[in-house]
Amino acid sequence: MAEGLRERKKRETRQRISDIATGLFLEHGFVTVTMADVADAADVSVNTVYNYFPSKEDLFFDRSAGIVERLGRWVRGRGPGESAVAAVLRELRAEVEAVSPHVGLMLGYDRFMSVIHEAPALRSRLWSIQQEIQDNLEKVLREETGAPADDSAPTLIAGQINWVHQTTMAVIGRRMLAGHNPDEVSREVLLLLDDMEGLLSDTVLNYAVRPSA
Amino acid sequence: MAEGLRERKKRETRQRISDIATGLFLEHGFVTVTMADVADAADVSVNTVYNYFPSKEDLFFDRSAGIVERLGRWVRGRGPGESAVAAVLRELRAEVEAVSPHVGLMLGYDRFMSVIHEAPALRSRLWSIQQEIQDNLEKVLREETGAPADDSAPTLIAGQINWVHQTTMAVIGRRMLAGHNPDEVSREVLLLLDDMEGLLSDTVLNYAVRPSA
DNA sequence: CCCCAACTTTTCAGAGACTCCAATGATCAA
DNA sequence: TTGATCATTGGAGTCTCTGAAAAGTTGGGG
Repeated sequence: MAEGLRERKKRETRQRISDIATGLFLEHGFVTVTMADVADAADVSVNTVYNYFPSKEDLFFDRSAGIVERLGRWVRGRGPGESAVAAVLRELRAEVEAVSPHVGLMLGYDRFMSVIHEAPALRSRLWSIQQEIQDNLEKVLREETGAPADDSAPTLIAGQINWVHQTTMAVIGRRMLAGHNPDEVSREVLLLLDDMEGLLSDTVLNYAVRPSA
Repeated sequence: MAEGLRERKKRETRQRISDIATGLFLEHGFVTVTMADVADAADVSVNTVYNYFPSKEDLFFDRSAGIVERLGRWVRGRGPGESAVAAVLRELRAEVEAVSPHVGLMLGYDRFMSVIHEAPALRSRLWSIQQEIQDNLEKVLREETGAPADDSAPTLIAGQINWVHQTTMAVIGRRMLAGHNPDEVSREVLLLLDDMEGLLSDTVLNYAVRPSA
């Protein structure tokens, strides 16, 4: 391996730019902070910023990398006798109950949400990420079940699971934005998860059950 | 009433700009056509285009105005003894069976989809519209059921109905983009609608049933 | 130790979306 | 006809993002 000096410096500059940028965004909002501001604050040229981040939105969402594979990962990790939806509900409940920052249950998340809320470009990007999550999930479902390409079930089930995940995250975002504290929101969302499970049909609840052998 | 000359001319210029723009977009794609191109072709200044359309994306999606209220309208128009989801499914089946342009079942829709497909800005705007549809639907559900503000049921049901609508439109878009003809896609999608109805729980299927007089 | 090749960063130039403002000219109401 | 309203226009300017070329840095081979 032996990571060279060059590699390390690259990683460091990238990280520095990202950190400084999110700092500026959280303090002043997304639109008011220009790429030139970020570059100046990071003591780097504008094009260097663009060298690491394809767009201003990417700069903002750099922290949330790895979210795209989350649902797929949870489904792949389902236990014996457990269905795809059951696994997602279980993981989601665990995160919510633990008041985990991974689902936005943390102090200061309201500021994060507020910046997104008032910047259309960021909301768009957020939906684009959610779309990626669902596409990734559908792919995983096809792999796990070995469904033929013309079978629409994986598409539909992925949509249902995505509904659970998306509304959970949306409600958390809204409640945090409204100024409630993480513990309170955690309790509310646990009830919400029960409601959502109650609205799922048995077919959905039993899709892609892992054999218990 | 008596619409004055000024009003008429305004409407005409707006329409002319929109028509010419969509023509250019369909022929050359979204990114390659600049606002200056549109303005030139419409024999108007760039600022006049911005006077009517706040952004380039609005110019493209001008035709699809009225889509936002569609689901809400369908739910409001449900018959006696019919639930919200049932009404949406009925209307959707009618449109699909009639091979209606309202749901994209028409010659040339593949070109439209293709332009959207290769322009991230347009895909973002499409998601933003879908979000508006769901928000509008949730509002209608609250009005129709008189549910208190802290009741999460309208949110959840709106999400389920939106799932039906959105996957329907997405599948139509994908199939048309893949080059299939409208009649063929119509038949496929009718089967898909049956599948989706089968995945809905009874609670969802019976939400907001209109009393039979 | 030095030099070369590869890579990174910077500088420079520019396209294009979008905004703000002041000026112009057509339409309207009286 | 006159004065007010409003669509339209041109121009200057900001900001995101792209591309090419110049300048600087780093690692390896002689």
